[in-house]
Amino acid sequence: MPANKAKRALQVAQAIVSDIQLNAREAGDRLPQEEDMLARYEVARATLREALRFLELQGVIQLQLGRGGGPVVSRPQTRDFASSLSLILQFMDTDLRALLELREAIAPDMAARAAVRATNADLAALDDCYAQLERDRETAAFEETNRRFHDLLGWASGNPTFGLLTSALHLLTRDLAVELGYSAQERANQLRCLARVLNAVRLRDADGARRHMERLVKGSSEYLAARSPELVSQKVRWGDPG
Amino acid sequence: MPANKAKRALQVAQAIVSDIQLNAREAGDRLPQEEDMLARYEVARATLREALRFLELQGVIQLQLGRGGGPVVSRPQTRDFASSLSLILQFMDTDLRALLELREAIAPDMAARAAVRATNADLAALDDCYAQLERDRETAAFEETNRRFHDLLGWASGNPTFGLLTSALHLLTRDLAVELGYSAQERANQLRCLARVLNAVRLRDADGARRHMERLVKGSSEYLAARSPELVSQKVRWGDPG
DNA sequence: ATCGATTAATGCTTATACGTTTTTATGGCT
DNA sequence: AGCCATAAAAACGTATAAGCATTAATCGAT
Repeated sequence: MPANKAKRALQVAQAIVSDIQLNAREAGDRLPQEEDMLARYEVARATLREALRFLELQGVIQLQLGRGGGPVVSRPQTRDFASSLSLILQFMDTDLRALLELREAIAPDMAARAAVRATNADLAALDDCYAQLERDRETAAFEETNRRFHDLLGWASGNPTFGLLTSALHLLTRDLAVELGYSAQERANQLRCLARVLNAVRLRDADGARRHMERLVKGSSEYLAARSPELVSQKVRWGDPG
Repeated sequence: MPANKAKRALQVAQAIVSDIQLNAREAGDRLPQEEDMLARYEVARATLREALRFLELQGVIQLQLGRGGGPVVSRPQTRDFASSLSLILQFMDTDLRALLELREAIAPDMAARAAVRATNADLAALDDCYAQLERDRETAAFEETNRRFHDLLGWASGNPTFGLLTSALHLLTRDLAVELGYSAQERANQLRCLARVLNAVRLRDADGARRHMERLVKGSSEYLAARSPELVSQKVRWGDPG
């Protein structure tokens, strides 16, 4: 197999990932130390280290220094995924407008799924976040809390892809749109919509959640496009994600 | 500082990307070889290799072996993005059902955008692909041509995120669903829907394209779920694409 | 002119030595 | 006995060099 023959380090990386899954390692668990892995995978130390550092970049493990240190299982975070996403989008000359369109596409369905699947814990977290959002309605923290609400809703949808994409989009847009906040009127408008979405979710009304969310994100996009055309034309750039 | 040192490879990777963009390197251009880069970025060999390996996985460069080889500028392809996506989704225990739900969410909007923005070249390609699909209606190539049609529609939407996600989802599902094809009846049904979508796109009827596409993907998901519940419960696994 | 063998350039892997960081143990001083 | 400082050990981190494997370019014979 020519495809498999190349890149021994990557093979080792995949083997380590398989091992993590097979042994059901949780985040925080310690993996065998380098010396044991050397014997296990029968490679040189430099090769093993390349595999480990590669996995570290991907967020699969963390490498702890010093005595008693070693590779520790981590969990790939949204940040790592967002980094990959922004890199490829940069090469495709993607602008903020495209990201907003994607959000328009997924947010309504996401809300509908959340209405069906949100757990009580999810609902409590959403309630808390909404209350916080009302307290932040006139502070600089509004945008951040707003993003957090959408993130929570994404993870409450019971579909990891929604939560992942929503969080990733927020990470990408945060760097671009940091200088521009919503007006007081727009904030009030968004709060109203969010309240309706939250209420629909609480009532397990999937259709209502979808409709109100659709209205919300569409309005948000139109607001940003009208307020600052050059902002939504900004190109995504791969920045230091962490 | 160990924390800063850990990100050194990413800094180098960013520097290389900046260099590519600043010098307007095209795909196929050769970058300086390892020895020169070592002097230029003043890092250890392992660090540089880590940066190169990272960029290789992201598809920014290709590492060619042998004489006249070295780092060559490439263009990030969907395959590379799909690899990152599958890695993180594996750790989130994502199953095929979640991927289908995501497709349900984005495909209708994607079709609507394509109806507005598709160029004549896009339309011609879609026509060709549809004709091919009718010829393939009773062969094993149907599924693949079907995927290609959706890919084309994604790129015709004028929004790279739609094309990217659609193609990535196809790469992820291809490995899982390879053993299960559509029935003749389901194929006929999908062909009918696709014809309606294509027609709406041709007429610049965004709403019609959205509705017909919604019907199509919803039907497809229901068909798969009914036909093979254990299939849609299969978990995404990293390591297939690449 | 073409095809095959040779050669050279390059990345890949291994091997070894030394440096750094953290924990642990020791030991002398109060 | 208790406590702080210093040394040792255990692990990862960095650096360098050498040989291996792979492939493109080159050369030569037919």
